[in-house]
Amino acid sequence: MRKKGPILKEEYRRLKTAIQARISEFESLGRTGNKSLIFAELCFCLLTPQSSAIRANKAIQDLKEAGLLAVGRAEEIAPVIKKHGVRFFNTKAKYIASARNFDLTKVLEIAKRDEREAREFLVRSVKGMGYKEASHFLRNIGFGKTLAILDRHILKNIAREGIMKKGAIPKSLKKTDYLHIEEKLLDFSKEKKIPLPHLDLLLWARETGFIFK
DNA sequence: CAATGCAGGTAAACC
DNA sequence: TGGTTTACCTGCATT
Repeated sequence: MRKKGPILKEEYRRLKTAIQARISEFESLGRTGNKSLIFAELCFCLLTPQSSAIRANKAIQDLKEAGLLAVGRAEEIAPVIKKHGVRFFNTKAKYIASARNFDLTKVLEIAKRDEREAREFLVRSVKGMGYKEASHFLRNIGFGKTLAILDRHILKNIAREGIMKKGAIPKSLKKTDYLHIEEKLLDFSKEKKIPLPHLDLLLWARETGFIFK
């Protein structure tokens, strides 16, 4: 039994400084334009589905240190990420190897003028990226002011905050579902005067107990 | 100790 | 063609 309404704003006031600091890190990562770091962020997002974000992050660090992130074959990457408990390691190792062919420069250019178009480009071009992870990636490199990251935690909170009824949220989201729910969440963020990227970190922290990425 | 829940979903097969 | 189901896959915490 969690109270709702005013409590959200209270939580936001309490965490706002930390959230803002995190967003600033995302933005500076994007501004550096450092392809190696940005590619690592893309790979992090490829590892997170149904897996622990902390473990995915450690797995990426390990791959970097082993010199496998930029050049390793899928068969070499798989055991490393498996060691960290990342699920679907064979599939995801292939996604990473395949993602090296993706044009990061181009997506950065597109994102600067239209982040929604950049997301479409990612979903179309990067195997393993759907709307959720494409939005996640863009947010993590400083974009995504109007892009929702609709994962299980956020969807749960969308119901909890009364933004949508629980029954109106499908188990798995089609494109039209995603865009519709995203619009609802965007309306809510405007109404509460909490920027969408902040709202995401806030709701995610509410479920997991910490601010991450 | 066995059963269940949870971890920032997506692609491909199926009918 | 489009909606639904299944494969990917394991370790750790809680009940």
